[in-house]
Amino acid sequence: MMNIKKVAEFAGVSTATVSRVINSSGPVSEKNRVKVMEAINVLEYRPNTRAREFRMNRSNELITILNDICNPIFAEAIKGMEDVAYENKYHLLIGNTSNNKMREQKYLESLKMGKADGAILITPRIGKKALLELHDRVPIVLMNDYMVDEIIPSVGINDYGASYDMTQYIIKNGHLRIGYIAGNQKVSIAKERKKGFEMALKDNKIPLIDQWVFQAEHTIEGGYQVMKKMMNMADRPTALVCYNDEIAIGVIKCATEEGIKIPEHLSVVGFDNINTSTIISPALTTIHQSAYELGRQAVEMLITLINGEDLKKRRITLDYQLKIRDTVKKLMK
Amino acid sequence: MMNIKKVAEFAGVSTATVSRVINSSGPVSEKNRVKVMEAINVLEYRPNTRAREFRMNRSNELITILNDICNPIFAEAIKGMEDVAYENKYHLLIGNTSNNKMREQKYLESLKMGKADGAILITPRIGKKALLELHDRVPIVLMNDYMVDEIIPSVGINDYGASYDMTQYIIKNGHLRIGYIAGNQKVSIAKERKKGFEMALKDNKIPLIDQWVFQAEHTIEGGYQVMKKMMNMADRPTALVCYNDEIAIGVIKCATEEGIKIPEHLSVVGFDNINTSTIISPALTTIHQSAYELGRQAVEMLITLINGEDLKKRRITLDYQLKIRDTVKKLMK
DNA sequence: TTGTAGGCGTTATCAC
DNA sequence: GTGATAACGCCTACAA
Repeated sequence: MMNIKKVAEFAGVSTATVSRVINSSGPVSEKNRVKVMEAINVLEYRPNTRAREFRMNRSNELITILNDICNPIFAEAIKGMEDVAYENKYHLLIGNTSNNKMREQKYLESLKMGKADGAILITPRIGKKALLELHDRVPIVLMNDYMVDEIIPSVGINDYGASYDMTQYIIKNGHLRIGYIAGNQKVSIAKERKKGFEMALKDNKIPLIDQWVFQAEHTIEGGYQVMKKMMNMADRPTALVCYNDEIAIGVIKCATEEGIKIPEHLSVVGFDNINTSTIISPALTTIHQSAYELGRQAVEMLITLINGEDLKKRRITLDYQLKIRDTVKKLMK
Repeated sequence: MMNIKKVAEFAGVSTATVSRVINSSGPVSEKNRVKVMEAINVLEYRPNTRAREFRMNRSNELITILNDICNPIFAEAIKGMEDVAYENKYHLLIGNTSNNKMREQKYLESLKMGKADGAILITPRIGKKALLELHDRVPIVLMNDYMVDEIIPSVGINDYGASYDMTQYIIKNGHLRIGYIAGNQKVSIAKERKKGFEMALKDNKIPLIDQWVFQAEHTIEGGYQVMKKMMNMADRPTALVCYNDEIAIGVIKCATEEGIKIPEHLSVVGFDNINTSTIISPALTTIHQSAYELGRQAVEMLITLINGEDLKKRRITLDYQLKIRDTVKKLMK
């Protein structure tokens, strides 16, 4: 195997000089620099990544631990992460948990063992205590989740506000009978979105009807099932706010099959603005957020942390946008 | 910093014994085993991943280099890869190139430097020569691409056959005026699919009309643009075979906007069976392939290679299925 | 500007 | 069953 020693011999210098040439880490005479470069070329020498990582005690790798890489919003976030990682000469590891707690634990464990220099955690299942302990050991940034006291750095949008605004928009369109399909309430953004919905109703003195508040898996199928159930109800809302676009799309799919016209018979809104939202018909009214940008910012924060620099903010909140399309009907008074 | 030496001291044994306990790599008396385990617990010792990787000269990491992680078909493939990697105690690195040649080169370079123990390459831009050279240095498996001589291991489906079958299906429905929207002809599966289309026409003695053969980006926008262009044509085909679902969806989107009814005025078919295909209306007739399974098999092959075992086959071809839905009209003779 | 040499934490060989 | 110890390849004081 080729190594720095052989290169040094070949070039007639010491390993220290070769190392200095490779890393531009110290003074080297032009003459020696050339000799070393030649030796490297002739011998086709490539520094051993693993020896380096070992010696420097850093892997130049980041890991993101998340539930489902196939969720388009996460896939986009990963793209953002990867772009910034690449720009900073980091590599990105994927820790896909498939919603499996055991698997998440394994990834967190290998993170603790120093597999990566830092991590982006998306909706982890671990408790606050364990999270804080992890935070003590290795740089982490939370995405789509945050600790109220902002101890652990995080990125996200104002989910509460966005949901509030969306509900407000529906109310302005004359709706008084509004239902909600919530996400998993263990996920903090799901809680926030639900709170935003509830608060908007409250501020407008519109009653919250318990039977019209559902919970669903964060998938098209999840929304489909809820709508199916709702078909059996004699008294239905005129509008339905959904935790995310997938759920909303499931609702629309089921409604269409059942002959319920959207938005004539039922208004539906989503959250996230995934690609499909513009493709279904009618096009879905939803909240746009840039998962890509969220991913970028998360890694930028993370690298700052790894470098031991100070964070300007421990919480980065990006903007969102109401995307008004065709799934909300304006009701006459 | 905690290390194996301190554990050994604490337990009153040698580092060799500690190592043997940790890795079950040799005989250890029960008494010593217990002492070592205790020491590990008390001292909260975790083996240093990087030292290990260095010593063993393997990273236990695989990398997949691909153009766009956000493409649902690739995201699914990655999920499959990650699952198998996880099952085999490997970690998966993502090398997203964003269609950037330079970036691809960088990833290939770090692969050569031993960053990962092996790689899954999806539609790389590198030539055959460079690919073979890479193949000599490090285990690789190709996905969605293959060398006709099967030197380099690969996974995929029979794209030629699938495209042929789909075209045949359209012909059986009475269509004689059939157009094609091709993908990037540098991508081998795009070539195969086009060939399948052409051969089906030929075998049925149906003329291939040059103006009806287009090329598009592999995106919704790409398909949209082609359809836009086709609107200006006086003489249009009655059916359009598309390289993939995204393109087909773009076509449908544009057609709908332009008042062209699908499939009444124009039949359209896709390829891949992405999620959205069942959501748009009308639901898209397409070819189903399991990208997830492709990803799984690719990594299984790769790990076999890394272990130095023999491959049963150098090319794995998975099945595909014609998904007949609502975008092809049966024409009366 | 250059070279010597120690050490990072682990595994694995070899002798006991 | 066990322990000393030599690698693995690199970087970086430190000395020259």
